[in-house]
Amino acid sequence: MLEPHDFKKNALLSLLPEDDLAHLRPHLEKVTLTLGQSLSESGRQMSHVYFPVDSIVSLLCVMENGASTEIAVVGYEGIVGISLFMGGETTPSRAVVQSAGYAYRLKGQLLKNEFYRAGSMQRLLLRYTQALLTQMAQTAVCNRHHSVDQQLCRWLLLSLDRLPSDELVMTQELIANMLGVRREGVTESAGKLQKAGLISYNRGHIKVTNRLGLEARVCECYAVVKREYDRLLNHYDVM
Amino acid sequence: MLEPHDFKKNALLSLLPEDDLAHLRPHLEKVTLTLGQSLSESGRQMSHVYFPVDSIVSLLCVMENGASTEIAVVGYEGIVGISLFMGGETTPSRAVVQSAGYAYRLKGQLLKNEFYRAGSMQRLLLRYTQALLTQMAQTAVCNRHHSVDQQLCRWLLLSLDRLPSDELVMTQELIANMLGVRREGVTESAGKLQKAGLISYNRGHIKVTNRLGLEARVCECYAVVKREYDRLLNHYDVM
DNA sequence: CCGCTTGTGTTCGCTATCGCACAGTGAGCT
DNA sequence: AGCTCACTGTGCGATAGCGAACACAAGCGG
Repeated sequence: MLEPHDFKKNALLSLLPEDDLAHLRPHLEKVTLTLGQSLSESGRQMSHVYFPVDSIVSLLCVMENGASTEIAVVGYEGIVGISLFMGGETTPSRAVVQSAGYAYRLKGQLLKNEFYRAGSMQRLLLRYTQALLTQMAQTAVCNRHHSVDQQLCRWLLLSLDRLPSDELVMTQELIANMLGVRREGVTESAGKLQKAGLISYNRGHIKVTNRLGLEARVCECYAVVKREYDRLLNHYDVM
Repeated sequence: MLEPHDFKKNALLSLLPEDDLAHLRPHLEKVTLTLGQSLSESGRQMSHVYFPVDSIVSLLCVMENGASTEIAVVGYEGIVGISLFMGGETTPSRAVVQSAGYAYRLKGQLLKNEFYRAGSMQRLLLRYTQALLTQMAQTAVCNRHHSVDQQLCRWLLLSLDRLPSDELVMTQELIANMLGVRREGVTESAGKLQKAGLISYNRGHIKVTNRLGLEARVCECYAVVKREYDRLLNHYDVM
């Protein structure tokens, strides 16, 4: 079991001043998220919002023919369920657990109450939303202009940044679904990375052995997103 | 010259209750936006926000090598400059006028003041932002999975929805920049549409002659976005 | 230990799109 | 009227990614 105040491992909760946190603390509920679990279905209202701790959640756009693409990824730095406070209540996208782990959840109504107090929580969540927006925008560009190789690097780095270890539990098939490409394309790209000694993988387990090497290969999209998250959240000035 | 209260042709301003509007009305300034004009540069703070009336603004992600992709489009239904109230102040993307026309602008600080009163304006802008988010997400998917043909249809319909007439002043070269594809690709796709009798174009002027035909060819992305805008804004229930 | 399921590697032909080069052609300017 | 330049059409070869098919291999349950 993890120590108390574990929820501060979520960046948003940790950035919140004590006073504001006090309203929420009694209602934060620790839950386990399992690989593949869906936190939000297209068009369905969420009962809770989730603050991941060591889990990762993918936001996916699923099309009529079943093809999907990840439009953003949420980890310890964020929250799943922004449509609740944004006012739309639902979104057309799905939220699926991409890496199992813990998260804290909170009843949607409680989050809304806190949000509409128009205090620190509101400002924080809006800045986070803007960061998420940047991630989506950059994903759109990356989908258009960059090779599967580069996108795989971006995806690995984005995941790595949200994980406590350097190992991902993830099959090539699933990565392909996220990136919206063929599984064979991922096999090929991952093969290149392995040959180059940057990663080693093995039936659903990918270990990054040379992070700098990945950073050297990745397209600019990764850095743009990372810089924006840093700017908007790490340098967050409470009030 | 357009009639007074012209600014109500912007959906956001028109949805605002009179009381709230009263704060802003004296400060709304009508401006002309010219084709290609930039309203916002990457990383630069905007002095004003813009509420388009009959103009269209594209939000573009520009990469280091100069290649670009449109990530969303804003017309009479929206506002340019969401980063001001979202708290980030800047974005990594550019906002470029895609179709000349009028807009009302408002000093950034005034908008922020109104936003942080946490009244109707805030709720409205947040719902709009969520709609914008959906547009970006769907653009990302569309970039990944759909053909240039389909994307051109989507782009034409999105533009058409924001224009008072059925004619766009737009070269194939510019459309290519928006979609992030080659100019030749647009020439070819546009040729098909013309042959099919859906559009007729002529040196920078595109006229849509059969809108239903476009809707029959477009991918689902258009409908998803449109439905979400309708849901979030047209059915907007003030408070 | 066997056999099944799941994950990975590889091949082949196909298509959309790219990058480039160059040829028309219309609109507006002088 | 004639020029010029921006816009459009077209035709290459090159290539990345697709779709389908199949072989292999590793872990798992019985």
